[in-house]
Amino acid sequence: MGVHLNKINEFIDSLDEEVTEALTVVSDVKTFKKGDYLLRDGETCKKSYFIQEGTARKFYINDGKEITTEIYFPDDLAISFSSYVGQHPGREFIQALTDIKVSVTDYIVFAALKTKYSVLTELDLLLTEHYALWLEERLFELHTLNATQRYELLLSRDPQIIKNIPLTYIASYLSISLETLSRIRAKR
Amino acid sequence: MGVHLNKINEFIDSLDEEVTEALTVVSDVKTFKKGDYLLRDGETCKKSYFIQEGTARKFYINDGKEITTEIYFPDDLAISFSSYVGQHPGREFIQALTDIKVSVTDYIVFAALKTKYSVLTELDLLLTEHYALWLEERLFELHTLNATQRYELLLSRDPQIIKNIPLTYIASYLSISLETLSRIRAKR
DNA sequence: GTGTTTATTTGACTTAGGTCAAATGCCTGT
DNA sequence: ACAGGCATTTGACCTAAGTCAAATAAACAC
Repeated sequence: MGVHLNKINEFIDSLDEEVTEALTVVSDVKTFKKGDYLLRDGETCKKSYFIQEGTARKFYINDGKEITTEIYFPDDLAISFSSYVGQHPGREFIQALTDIKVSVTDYIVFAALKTKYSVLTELDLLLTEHYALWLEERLFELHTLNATQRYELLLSRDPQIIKNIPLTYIASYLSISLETLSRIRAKR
Repeated sequence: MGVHLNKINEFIDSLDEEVTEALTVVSDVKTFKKGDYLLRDGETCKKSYFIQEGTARKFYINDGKEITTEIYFPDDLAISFSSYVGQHPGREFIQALTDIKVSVTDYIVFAALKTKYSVLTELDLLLTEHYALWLEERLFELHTLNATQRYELLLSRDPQIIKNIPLTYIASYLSISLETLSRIRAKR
């Protein structure tokens, strides 16, 4: 993961002035209040949100229960992937967990920019690869680690997560019930 | 899924003669015998394998047990994704389940071709998007469906899978123990 | 600050699916 | 056709984690 993120950063640093400038021009900085929805169930994800400040989450509802699938921190890119790449309505919500500041880029505008600067297709590829690697890793961890190990791993990667994020979201993100996670925590 | 696959096929059909020709030139048709390994644990995945005939699987070993993560049919592209994109040693095996015929393309050669024909970067992006969508779907199904539902879903998508693929691999692919899958089958 | 809502913990009980072991069925090579 | 080795089934038992319900604790609004 880390390796690939470095790749992405190096790649962005290597973009020439003109492309960087063009990207800045088409992106708007916006703010959302805690609890606000950036995207709802049934909508098409027409924008990407690059988180500058604050935290957010992505979730879907199954059987009346919210399943949190991703937790965003600064420098993360928040989109509902399937809705975004297919430009069709999706089942995911994106919600601010604190007041947040994001840089917003329109799908269509970015697509146009890719045809003008093909280096942006390479960037898109790197970002998509990064997401696929993240998904693979998540699948691997869910297969091979038990509830306690998944929680410990999350803590070791992101020690500050427990301070800021409500336990329900963390539990759901780890595919653990709230009660089980609470018991795991009681034992440390 | 289907939607995106159509996109990929349309895209490939729209490639111009020169690019298609160049792709053909750099790819070798090879055959493997049932049981042969196309890739092993600890090796770097330096080639992509486009399955033309037969079936194969990808797996890793955890705790001494084989976990099958993908089953390949004709027209599928077999790679160990993380090893391939990072060009570093990986933990996955790819193994022929029958005698197979594949079209083999070298990572480096394809990378070079992408710099020459940037339309191939777009193709790479589409393929990577497709893989990420597939991973998302898999994660979703593992979260929301129980063992029986996962098996029924697999059957409905791929009715011929039970005829050809040993049950152990199917069970592992569905994250079900062999015994539980056998009991599920006994009940229909 | 006080009451009200929301988050977290704790307890008692249930369950889907796993594990271990043995039996049976079914290929494959000679 | 038959022996030996895989593949699948069946049985008995176990366990990690889920569910439901009630008790605290923490956060928030007024």
